[in-house]
Amino acid sequence: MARRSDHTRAELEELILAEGHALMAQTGYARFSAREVAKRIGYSIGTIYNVFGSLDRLLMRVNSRTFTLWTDTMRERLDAGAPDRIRVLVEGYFGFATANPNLWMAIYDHRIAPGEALPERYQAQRAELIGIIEAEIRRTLPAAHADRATPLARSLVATVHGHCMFALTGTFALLGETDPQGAALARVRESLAAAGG
Amino acid sequence: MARRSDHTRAELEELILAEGHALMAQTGYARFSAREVAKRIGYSIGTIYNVFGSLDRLLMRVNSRTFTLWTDTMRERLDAGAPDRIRVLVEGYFGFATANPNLWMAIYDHRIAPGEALPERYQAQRAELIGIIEAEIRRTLPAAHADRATPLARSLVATVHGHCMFALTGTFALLGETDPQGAALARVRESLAAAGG
DNA sequence: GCGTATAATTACACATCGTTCAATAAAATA
DNA sequence: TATTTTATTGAACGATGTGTAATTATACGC
Repeated sequence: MARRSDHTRAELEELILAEGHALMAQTGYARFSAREVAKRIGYSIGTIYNVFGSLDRLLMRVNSRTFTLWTDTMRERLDAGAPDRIRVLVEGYFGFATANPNLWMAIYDHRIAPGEALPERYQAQRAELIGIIEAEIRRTLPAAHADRATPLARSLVATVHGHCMFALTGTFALLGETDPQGAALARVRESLAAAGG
Repeated sequence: MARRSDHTRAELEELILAEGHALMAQTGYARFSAREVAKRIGYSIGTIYNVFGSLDRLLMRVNSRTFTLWTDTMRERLDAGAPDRIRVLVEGYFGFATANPNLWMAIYDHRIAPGEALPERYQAQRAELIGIIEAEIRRTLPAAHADRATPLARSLVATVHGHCMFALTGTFALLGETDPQGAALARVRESLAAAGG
């Protein structure tokens, strides 16, 4: 088995996380297992628990990594400089989810116990992605309606999210919808227009 | 243990289904277990498998029951005769999900293997709910845009679904949104207005 | 370099899960 | 009543998350 000298604690943490992320991408939330991660990196199951404490916390970290990746992707796409930035946002949302269905779905498959709040760090991640979107939406609104940007951003993310979820789970295919992304973009445009954008 | 004379096959099936539905409502998808259902009705785990074949099929049936309940609720609300029928639809969607969070979420937590299609019977259920919504949307559109009703219905269901999901999973609470239902209704209204409704 | 204290790692145990299936009990039939 | 058919059981299997005692490797003091 692996020796202490092989990795520092931080390196081991990163190793587990990277392999966990890969496993999640490959098998999805339902088939993810800490034991499988351990097997793949050549450590025993106990080590995973020594480093992460529980499956729950490992899942949080795996999903956190996905979220970072997602946010980075969104930023890169925006920075590419396409003129239609709203389209870039919607395509960024859909594009990441479609390219990484298991990773993206895992974010929403893993539920926190209703009582407890999401740890600060993860709340901040969520807020950051919303912040990027909100900034773009604010740009499209007239100054008189700037105060609408925050609630509208949340609501439009939910709109796109719903379309994205239906696309990935096959609900749209079942109903004969062939262009979920186009539908989402159309809805977003309509709401922005209604807000004076 | 229970004897054959206690129930006909159909009654036993109904007994399992009813108890399974109750368990799902109580504990949610993640904690649902066929063994627990067996324990609660006083049969052994083997009997569950004799009747339903697999956990997967039992889950389908439980979710199917939820879907029927949901559709009935929507129809009843519409039949109550409130003038603003679009509002009734959105409130029906939210109302059922909020009143039965575990049951409603289980519908979307239980995924079919990507290859296989949902059995005919369940496809029809889905189509029926969409049909009810589509009919109402068609009524709000001018005759010239009647052809938009079908894709618009699918898209607006996704819109409301996204808001509902964010509400139940706590995403909206995290972002400070206090009226997800109101936001969903506003988005629906904007899109209907854009279509000439 | 040796021995000890500290940290990392493992191996095992436990309870749970879905699933299968030979054995058993009950009912139906002849 | 004897026999066949059907219903039901519960033990077995492999896998899961999760603790913890035991073991091993490293670090440190001398």
